[in-house]
Amino acid sequence: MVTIKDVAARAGVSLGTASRVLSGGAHTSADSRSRVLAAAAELNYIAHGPARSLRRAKTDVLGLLVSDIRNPFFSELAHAAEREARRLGYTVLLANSDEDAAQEAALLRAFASQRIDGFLLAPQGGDSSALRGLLGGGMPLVCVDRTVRGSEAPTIAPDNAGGVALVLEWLRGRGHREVAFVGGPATISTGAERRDAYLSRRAEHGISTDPALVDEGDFQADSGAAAMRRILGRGMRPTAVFGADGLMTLGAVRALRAELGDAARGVELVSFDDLDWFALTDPPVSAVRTDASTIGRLGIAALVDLINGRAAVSQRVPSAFIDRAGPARATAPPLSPPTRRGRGRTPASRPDAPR
Amino acid sequence: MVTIKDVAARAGVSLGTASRVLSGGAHTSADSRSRVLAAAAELNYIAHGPARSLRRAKTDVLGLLVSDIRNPFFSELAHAAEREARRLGYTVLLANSDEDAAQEAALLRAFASQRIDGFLLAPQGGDSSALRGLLGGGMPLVCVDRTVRGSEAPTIAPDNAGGVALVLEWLRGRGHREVAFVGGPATISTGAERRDAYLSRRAEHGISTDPALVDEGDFQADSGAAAMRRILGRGMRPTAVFGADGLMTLGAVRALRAELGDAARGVELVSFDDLDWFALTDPPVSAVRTDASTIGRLGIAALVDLINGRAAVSQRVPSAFIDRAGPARATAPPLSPPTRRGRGRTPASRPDAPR
DNA sequence: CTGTTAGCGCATTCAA
DNA sequence: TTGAATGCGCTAACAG
Repeated sequence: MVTIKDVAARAGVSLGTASRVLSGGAHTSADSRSRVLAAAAELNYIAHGPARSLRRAKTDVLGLLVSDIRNPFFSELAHAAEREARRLGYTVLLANSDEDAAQEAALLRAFASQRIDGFLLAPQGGDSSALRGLLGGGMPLVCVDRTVRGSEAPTIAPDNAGGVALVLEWLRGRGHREVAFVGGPATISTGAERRDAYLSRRAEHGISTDPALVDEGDFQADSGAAAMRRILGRGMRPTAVFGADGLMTLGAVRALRAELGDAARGVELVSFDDLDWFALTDPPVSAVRTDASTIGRLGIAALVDLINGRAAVSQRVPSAFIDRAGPARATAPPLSPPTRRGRGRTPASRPDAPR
Repeated sequence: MVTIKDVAARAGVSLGTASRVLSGGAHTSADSRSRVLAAAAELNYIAHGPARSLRRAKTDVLGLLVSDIRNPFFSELAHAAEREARRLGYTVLLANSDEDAAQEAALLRAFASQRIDGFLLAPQGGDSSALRGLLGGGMPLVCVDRTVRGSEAPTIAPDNAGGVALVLEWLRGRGHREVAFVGGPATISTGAERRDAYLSRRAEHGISTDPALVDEGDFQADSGAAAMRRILGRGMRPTAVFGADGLMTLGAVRALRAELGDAARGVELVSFDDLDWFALTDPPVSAVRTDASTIGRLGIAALVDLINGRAAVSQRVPSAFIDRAGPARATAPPLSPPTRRGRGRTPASRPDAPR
């Protein structure tokens, strides 16, 4: 392996001069500069990162700890974060916690061991004592997508309440009263905030407050399907289903199809988080879209601010509603709804569509 | 920051003894062992990775360079790779080349600079001179999903020819003669192998060899849509469309919907690579499924073998066909096909369904 | 502007 | 089994 010593020798300068040219950027004569650069190129010199890190007490590596890189929301976030990090001169160490507190703690240790300069975390909902340990050690941290209780870490998260408000307006606009809610885990801030916003305000929008219409999963598709099946199993026959994230919606759609067959086409769908294929199903899935890229990009930017001693502020990223529903359906939902008390859902009675 | 020196002092032993206990695993008395361990725990000592790397000439970090982490195939692969790597005591450095040769080269340099122990690469199709430089430097490499010309790196890739054969059998079983092929870039091995296997054998399966039915994109959804539009723009009215990967199929479906409207429902769909939602569209998308997790896991296993001086062998991972089509459709494709010469597609004439 | 030198934290060698 | 000493490759402080 070629070291900076080899480069210096070949360029006929001292080790110190070579170092200054190669990384110091400091005062060096044009002559030695060009000779060092030439020597480095000829020898195909690549600096030894760990050695440099040891000396400089920084690594130019950032960590990204997400709960599941397979979740399209997080893979989009990761893509944007990696891109932004690279733009700012950092590389990214990736890890999946799989929503497990112990695993999260172990990975945090691995990050700490690598002496990364800071990290982005989408925290799981459980025990965060390991996190506190790290922060005690002074490692810069920015939370993304989710907040963590009892931490002042800057957080870039979706505007969950605002997004839910858009969904509620849309539901009212379409005349839905019997709406099933397939929520996420209450231990995770996105799960709790979306559920609370929805439950506390659905009555204002003319939506039934029957608790049997509400169930939750763990933000994995299978659990969304199970939650939907439980709702149907209680005899509920909603005219619309609201999924608390893309994967919960995916699961709900699968369960609807499996349980109701063709009648599933009579159930309108709306999701918090948008997925690639939501326009392609029948009926299509409308969605509140929060740009995961933006969260990833802003997260890295905030983290780098933090690392450089600048202030980093928490932000809520606003959402946009994507209305994929056509005109209100002429055909009423085909199944007799046990809990339904009235109708309010004909083209004539349809209020103004939301923006 | 607490160093091993602090631990040694607290345990009342020398630095060397502490080191032996903490990582050497070598001969130490039970007494000093327990005291060192206790001191380390009390001080919350976490070894300095870069310093250790500098001394040991290894980092316990593996690189993973994919073309796009947002592609579900690669995010599944990455998830499995990260998991397997962690199981084997490694952490994973992630990077996206975005299918760009220059970016791939830059990231390879970044990997080399970090002195990672080896890396998994899903190579882009273009210039691979940077790669050769690295391999000259002796860095262990395993290719995943795609092969790279002129390299003997072990490769874990799908059995593209075998997968295409399954698709061809299915197409024949459904009686399709006019089949559009939305291929991937010929510069990438998966694009070339799938296309070659399909083009060279489609005639045997009774499929039209009209070149106007074939077009290609770059494995991003938008390019798949554009390719599909070009095929339709040439007046082709296929009864089935075969997409060379999940995202090409996604693009093709979008273009079919946009261009043909309801008539798009008359076109059957089949994809190389399976996506979450393929069962939910109308008609559903059948697919050849190659398990990306398996590729990721085997890739890491092969890489670790290589690092440890064991032999690593290339493998082709077999695919399974997922037939989501119902009984053959009663309604013929609704548009008059300019190039069609005969029919072969009524329920009566339908040959045996494939397995 | 440049050469020399001292360590960053750790694993490992060599003596004891 | 253990302590002391060495150096991995590099940057930064210092002296010239």
